[in-house]
Amino acid sequence: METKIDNPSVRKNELIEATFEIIARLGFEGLRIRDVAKEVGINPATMYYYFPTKEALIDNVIDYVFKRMEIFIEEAPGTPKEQLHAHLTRLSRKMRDDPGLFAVYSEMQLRCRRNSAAEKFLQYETTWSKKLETLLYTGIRQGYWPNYLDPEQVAGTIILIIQGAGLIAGQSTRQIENSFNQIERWMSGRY
Amino acid sequence: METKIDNPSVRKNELIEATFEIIARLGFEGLRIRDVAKEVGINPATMYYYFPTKEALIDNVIDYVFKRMEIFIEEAPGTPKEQLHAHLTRLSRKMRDDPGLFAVYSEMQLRCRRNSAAEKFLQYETTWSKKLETLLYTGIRQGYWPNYLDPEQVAGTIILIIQGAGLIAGQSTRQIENSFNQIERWMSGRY
Amino acid sequence: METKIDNPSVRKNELIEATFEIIARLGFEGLRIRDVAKEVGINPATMYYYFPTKEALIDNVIDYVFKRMEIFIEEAPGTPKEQLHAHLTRLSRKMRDDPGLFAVYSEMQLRCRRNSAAEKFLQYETTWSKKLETLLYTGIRQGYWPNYLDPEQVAGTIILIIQGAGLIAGQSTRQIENSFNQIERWMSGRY
Amino acid sequence: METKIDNPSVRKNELIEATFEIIARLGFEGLRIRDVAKEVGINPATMYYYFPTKEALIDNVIDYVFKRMEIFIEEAPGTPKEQLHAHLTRLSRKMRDDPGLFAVYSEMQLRCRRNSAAEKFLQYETTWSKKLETLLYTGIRQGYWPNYLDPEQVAGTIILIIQGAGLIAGQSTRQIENSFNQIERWMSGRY
DNA sequence: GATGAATGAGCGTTCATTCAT
DNA sequence: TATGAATGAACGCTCATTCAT
Repeated sequence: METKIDNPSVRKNELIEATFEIIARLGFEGLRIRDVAKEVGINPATMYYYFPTKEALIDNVIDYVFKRMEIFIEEAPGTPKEQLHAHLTRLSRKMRDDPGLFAVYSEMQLRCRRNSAAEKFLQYETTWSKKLETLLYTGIRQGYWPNYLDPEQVAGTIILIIQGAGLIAGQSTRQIENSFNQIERWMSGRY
Repeated sequence: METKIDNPSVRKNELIEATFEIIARLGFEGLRIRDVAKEVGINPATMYYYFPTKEALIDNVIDYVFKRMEIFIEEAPGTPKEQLHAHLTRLSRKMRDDPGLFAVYSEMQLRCRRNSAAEKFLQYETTWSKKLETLLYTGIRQGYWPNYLDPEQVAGTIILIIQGAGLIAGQSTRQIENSFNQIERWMSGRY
Repeated sequence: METKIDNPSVRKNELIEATFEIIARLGFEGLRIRDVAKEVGINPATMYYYFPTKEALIDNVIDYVFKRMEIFIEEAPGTPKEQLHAHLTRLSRKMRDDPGLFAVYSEMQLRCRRNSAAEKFLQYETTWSKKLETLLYTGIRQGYWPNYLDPEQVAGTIILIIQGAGLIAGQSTRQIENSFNQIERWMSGRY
Repeated sequence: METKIDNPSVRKNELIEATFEIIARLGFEGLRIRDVAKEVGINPATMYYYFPTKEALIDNVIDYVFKRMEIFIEEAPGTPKEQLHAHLTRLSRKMRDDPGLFAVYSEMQLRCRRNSAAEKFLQYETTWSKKLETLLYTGIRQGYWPNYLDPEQVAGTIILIIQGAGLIAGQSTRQIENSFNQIERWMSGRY
């Protein structure tokens, strides 16, 4: 009676996306596997063929979130400064166009505190942070930013702002853009 | 078996605090009124003598959070610059010593998106933001900060950082302190 | 703080009336002693000073119902036939003006089946039935109704109709009046 | 532990019947879905697989009651007079043998006043009434009953008696039979 | 792969009732 | 008399999960 799916990973992805969508809308507080199944059009029991538990499903959403954020674009062209600018621009645009993504991101951030299973999330964040640090380090060495900047520290600040922005993504787009610009200007030693 | 309480508001506060504690530990996701009651040592039914619904209880936690954050200190002594510094220092110390407070704060921030009943939270935030803006405005006019700074915009950036910091309060204390310092330096036009 | 009531029976009656009113509106299914207390303006706990249990309160409503129905009017003037007519007329008028009374009456009738405590209700009914029987007996002996009528049987039929009417009191006033008239005509041997 | 049922409608019927039985015994006042489930031998949660709410379950009991009353017999053989007689005989026998049925019927009748959702009940009653009316109309036209009888009015009276009888079904079987006979006699113009 | 039917545990909430004051 | 504060038991209902088919 049910449309058979050739590639099981297709159905798996559907489930992950549906889960993501519900978390974006209702938070972990409002996540019910019933609703996930209904959204995909399958029986809740069927979900257990793809994921052993609700928690396992959520775990997969973590990967999905970081993939959807497209945060790690290696081979971006341009100078480090241009790359950072592109990164922040891309982020602020995403926050405007896909605010749910950042809602889920923030939900997960909070969940890290209490759910050890979500440490995968922290690994992603560390990777991201390191990438940013390297970019800053390179930029400073190449003279794009003043050399009194501490790459690690500045990277941390940038990430703090991004995360703060993520909390209100979709609500104060203008403020987020302004703050990103401001940081860039401050980094350059300009007001 | 039960312990009678002289002042009913005492019990009310106990309930609010217990609720706060559980949200800090488990998030809204893990908040159960049975656990709140158990923490306080009363029958779950008794809770309904003090609060008509779970949501009403949560509503009271909002007030509690902002009171506990001690964010609005009117007549603080010192120059605007010193006041801002005191504000940020106090916050970073609080984040270190009372990280749960910021976990709850962030949970609530996220909840605003979906629960219209929590708009009281947004009102608190607006008040906070306006206070900060006024402080910056005064400081700039009095020459404590360069006058090319836009108070509204900078206040927004500071709050963004604070909220981002709140998400990881208790986890990266050093980074948070550094970032607060950095912002202060940047505002002063120093590196 | 509370207005003291001089005569405790006044308060008792208030409670009984409030209970009656709620049963009329919501049935036994919807009777809550909380609501009774609120209607009277007292604390639910206070009710227990007047009645030891909810059931005891209900028990008192039985008396109230029969009193309010004013079914047993002895010294009515006129012939037995006129008395019966007056009785039925009074009832149909009451059904129109005070339908809740008959809702409660019917609720109680049903409750007799399952609650032995309500046998007081059955006693009232027996009394009523006997009265009616005597009236018919007298009327037949005096030639007001044909002597082939069996008083006991006809009294039973009349009460059946009245109780059936009580079930729909306030909903089909016209039908009830017609049926009462019809029975009277039939009894008289007229069509 | 659980007994799997082949036909899901079987279980559905079991639930409806168990609900019916409990209402018959305890009234709506005493209806608990936990008891219904226990009677059927399933987990209370399972009930919600078959009926979305308690109210929906009750709704199905309405259909069940009218089906069980077998009130609408279309092509019964015999003259209208014989049909009416058969109808009343069947009813009085049912009241004797299955008094709970009429207890539930009366409970529902009362519930109509307050629960708009139960208007399905009223529709059944209207249908019944109309059927009876038609039967009387035909019988009068064909000379089985005197033509001074008003079909609508007499049908109403009969239903009133039946409903009154239903209230005491199982308690006064003899009286009920007598009253039904009496009405039939009166209708025929005999004493 | 997929589902219908089932469940144990638990949820927010209500209720009649109690009792010290 | 009256009440504020409390409670055990239960209620309608939901949830993640299971399992035979």
